[in-house]
Order: sequence, then structure tokens, then C-alpha cells
Amino acid sequence: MKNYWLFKSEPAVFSIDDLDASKNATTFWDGIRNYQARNFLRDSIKAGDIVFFYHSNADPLAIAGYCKVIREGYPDHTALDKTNAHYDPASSEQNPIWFMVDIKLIKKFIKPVTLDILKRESGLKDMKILQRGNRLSVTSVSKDEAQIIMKLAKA
DNA sequence: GCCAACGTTGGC
DNA sequence: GCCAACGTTGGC
Repeated sequence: MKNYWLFKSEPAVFSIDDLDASKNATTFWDGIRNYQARNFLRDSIKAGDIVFFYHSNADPLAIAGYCKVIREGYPDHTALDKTNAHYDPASSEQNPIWFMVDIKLIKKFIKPVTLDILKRESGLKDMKILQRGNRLSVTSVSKDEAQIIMKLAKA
């Protein structure tokens, strides 16, 4: 069964346009250093799942498009790279702590679905991203929520 | 730039 | 194992 997710990214660091410009519009989602998000990446996110791409710390704050998971969880090699900002000395090739998936851009929304719009939609009031204080950068999205978001993107 | 919320760290 | 201190996130 196909599941839905939402990944946050600061466009100043990596935007949906950066993804669009990547080879095959595909990237590995590296640098996640939070255990709850790691567990999703390692255990729950499956090939074929849909990922909404959210721009945080941005203008506008919005879901900018969506992607498809084309490779399931595998070790995040940036954790082993001493020169990388996300280097973690506790991780090793034998015992990787951090994981990532590969995603491919499917569609960049013509009109991004802004946070304001999401907030006004009663069917989305339980979305993780709308909960006060939620900082988790990888969250699950229900099928109903996903359908509403898709509809809003076409509106 | 502010600051609330949260996860992590480390002393005890 | 508790919890205060700290660093980070991210909307405003």
C-alpha cells in the first residue's frame, strides 16, 4: 500500500528547484539526525510512496510539490564523512545510525499550497506540520490529507 | 530578530 | 534515572 509523507527543507539549503535541477530530478535525502525521523526513513518509507516537499523558513511557507520514493532506506554516508556538516563520529560503516532515501520529483506545483491555505482547511487540522511546536522534518500524511493537498494544488 | 517548543547532553 | 542547561528549529 502506498503511503504519504512530508519532508521539510529550507530552500536556502535545498529547494524544490534544486531538486528539479538535479540529475534525473532525483536526490538522496541526507542529513536527517533525529531518531524519530530516522526510524521513518529506515523502516517505514517504501519505494513508490509519495513525499510532499515543504519549504520551511521561507517565503512563502508552502508545500512546493511532491516526489516519489525510488530507493528505500539505506545508510546516510554523510554521517561518515568528517568534512560533512552532518558528520557523526558515533556512526560507522558496520553500524550505521543514520539513514536516507532517494526521491524523484514528480510535480512542482504551479501554485504552492501555502501554510495559510493548509491552516484554513478543516480536513487538515490534524496534520503534523500544523501542530504547535512540531519540528519533526519527516512526518506521515494520511491518505485523506494527501487527497486534500492534491486538490488544493489544482485549485 | 525574537522566542516557544522541543530533543539532546551531561552532571549528579 | 532525573532534570537543568543548552542548542536547534521554524513560525512570527
